[in-house]
Amino acid sequence: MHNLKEIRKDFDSFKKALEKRTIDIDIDKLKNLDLKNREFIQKKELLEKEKKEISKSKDKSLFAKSKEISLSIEKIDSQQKLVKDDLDKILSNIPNIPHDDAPIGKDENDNIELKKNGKIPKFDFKPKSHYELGEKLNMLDFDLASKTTGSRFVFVKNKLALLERAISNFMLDTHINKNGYEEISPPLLASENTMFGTGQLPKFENDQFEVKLDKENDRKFLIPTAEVILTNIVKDTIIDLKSLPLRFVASTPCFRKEAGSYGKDTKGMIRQHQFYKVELVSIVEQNKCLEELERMTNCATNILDLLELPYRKMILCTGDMGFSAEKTYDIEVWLPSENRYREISSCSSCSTFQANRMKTRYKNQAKETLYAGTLNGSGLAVGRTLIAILENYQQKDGSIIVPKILRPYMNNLEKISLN
RNA sequence: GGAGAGAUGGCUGAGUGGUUGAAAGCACCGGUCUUGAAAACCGGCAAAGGGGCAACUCUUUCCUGGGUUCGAAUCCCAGUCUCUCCGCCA
Repeated sequence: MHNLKEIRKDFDSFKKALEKRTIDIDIDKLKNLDLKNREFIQKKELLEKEKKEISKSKDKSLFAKSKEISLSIEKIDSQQKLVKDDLDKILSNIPNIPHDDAPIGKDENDNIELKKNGKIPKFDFKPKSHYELGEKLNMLDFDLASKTTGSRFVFVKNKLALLERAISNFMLDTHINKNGYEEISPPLLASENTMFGTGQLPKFENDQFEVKLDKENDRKFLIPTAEVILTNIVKDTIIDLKSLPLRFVASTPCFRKEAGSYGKDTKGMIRQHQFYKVELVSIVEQNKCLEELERMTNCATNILDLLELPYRKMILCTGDMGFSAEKTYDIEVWLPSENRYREISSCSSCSTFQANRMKTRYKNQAKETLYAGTLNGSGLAVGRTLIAILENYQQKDGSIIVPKILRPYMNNLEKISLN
């Protein structure tokens, strides 16, 4: 959410900045509402002051007048509230302003590759897809999932279940012990207000799974990413400067409706309604966002280096960034069966955008109250890491070599095969 | 599910109708003292919003929403959340 006070300084450049995202807002409407809102506030404050003075004077002859004033205040107040609601509604649907570092562009085709790492494996046979491999091993079962649950779910079984767990634990351990993140095991349900804080609501309600509770107006949602719940740890707080930066990591299931992606990635476990992800979240002083973004992205790519998986680092263009982000790096891992790179991590700085929504602040050395910077990144998506390992480490006979770094997490298992 | 207690500033906590935005303590910041630190002492320290180039100033806020009153942290009603006890259950 944007701070209206900041927008007010220069409405036109605000509008222009949003055009980078190919978003066109009715700036005159915004300007107008803001003006009206402030007019009402001024009127109201004038009357309130008058009323306050009467009550202080304790002059009985003025009591009737005070009563009258109360009525006019009420009237103005309800008008002002309508305008304010309108204003909030518009503001809460406007995405973050892209940072100048983000290349201008329309969609994913305009993203820019920054670097490539790792060796793309060469096969003397036609590499199989992860679902062919997994099904042949009897360790990925999509049919069973559609029987018990529906499409876009999967049963991971046996040694692949162990592998999934190993991936998750390895990533957690690395981020906790080497990268200084605090481990969190959070709730998987989030309140409406929490979902608003990180920007999932109100605009993206269709992507969220809402859980029915008995009470009508108490809405809960399955988290689409741990970002939601980890970032909101600092909702409604003024953080002690000394405790910054805060760094949290969690491995959680994530739930997404994937409403807009019918027919996309229908095969396999690339795009599921439920998947595990290790998520990194940082809360920092607002001027340290970009610095932290580099650090966080390195934490993510470091995992791929350790797993010896080939990847490339992309910077997202203005048109492809998420709602709350000012700057985003995507890490894409090589998938032999598709002969291309696929997203496995996305690291974003949200500047003070989420903090404004969550009311997360800190006091700097000069005692000014400032909104914090928030960042989030996958470190990494566990399901897709599993896919990448299956495909990149596959052997001709359909067995899978276990990456060295994971073996300690799997009773030193070196190879996953049928027997 | 049954019974009770509570919600006040960054934290602890006083305050039951009229300069109370709110005592006190802690924390924090600045200073004195000290070789340095601690202690002690002195001073400062809520947020949001409005007006103003600024100095500054005004309004709101004691869980939320209504109500009573000239006036509400304080009284009434509804709701939310938290805690304790009992029951049930992982």
